[in-house]
Amino acid sequence: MDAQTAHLQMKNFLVEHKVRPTKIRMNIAGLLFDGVDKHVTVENVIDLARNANIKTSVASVYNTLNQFASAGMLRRVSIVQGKAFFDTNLSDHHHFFYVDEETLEDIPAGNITIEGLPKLPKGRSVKSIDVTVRI
Amino acid sequence: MDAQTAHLQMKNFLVEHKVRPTKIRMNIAGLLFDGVDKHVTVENVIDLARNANIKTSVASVYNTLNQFASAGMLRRVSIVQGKAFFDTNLSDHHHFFYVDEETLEDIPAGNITIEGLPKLPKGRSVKSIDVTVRI
DNA sequence: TCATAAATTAGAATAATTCTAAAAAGCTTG
DNA sequence: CAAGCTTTTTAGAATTATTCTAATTTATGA
Repeated sequence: MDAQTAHLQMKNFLVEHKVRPTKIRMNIAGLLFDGVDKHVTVENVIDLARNANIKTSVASVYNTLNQFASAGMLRRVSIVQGKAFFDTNLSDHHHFFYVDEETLEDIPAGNITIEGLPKLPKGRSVKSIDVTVRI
Repeated sequence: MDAQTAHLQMKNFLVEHKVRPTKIRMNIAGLLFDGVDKHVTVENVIDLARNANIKTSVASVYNTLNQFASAGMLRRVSIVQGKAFFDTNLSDHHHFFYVDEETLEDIPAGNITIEGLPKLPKGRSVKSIDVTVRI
């Protein structure tokens, strides 16, 4: 696949999620969605952008990551107190959390079964189930 | 049980956890460990203290909650981005998280079984498993 | 009780994040 | 493709949760 095709695919990915494919969004998406699952912080993305010579601002990185998360292109993971992780793996899965390093590793959901959940309160439905294994 | 006995029991509870039973620690412990499981934020505790006419400071509430958590008297729950919950329920359990209200409800671990966890990386052991059901 | 160590506190400092309002970029229509 | 309108981007200020600092108060042990 050539660069132009890749660019078009990325554009489609954003449009499919109802996010306008502006320049910085495309650039940040390019850093995140490269086929390798990632868990990034805002700081990570700022560093990635700097290394890739992408000129942007802290506010834009926050805006963009929040928009991607609302659009369902990223999953926000709140495990570390006061610092957000964004997970590029959209498939159903869980996490090992390495407490000393404060890093995450995916556990495919396929492997895991959870049984014995109690009945939900009336009028509620499960939005998601997060399993975090601290190691 | 009379007030004096309750006070002595609370003192023992702190001492058993190697926390010196000073005045504000005893006071804050009194607010938290009343036999009813709770999920509190720092703000909650400050309000509780104010209502109970307990004179203390924001810093002391942070200090005390952090100490209780390190001592294993409270469990810190990081689900909401940027705001810590402290859980007085020390027994093994999980949580419903009401996303709209940003509140927690316990799910006794007894009911739940998790199967299919992959092998841990070498040299690691499970410190805890947190299941959060967002509803 | 005195001396020493630990705890408490007010307020400053920090860190992550959001807000603001102005400039830039993108879109739409003639 | 230019004008006008909307959305995005941005720098810096503001906010929020939390930690730090250093002075005061409280607790402990001889």
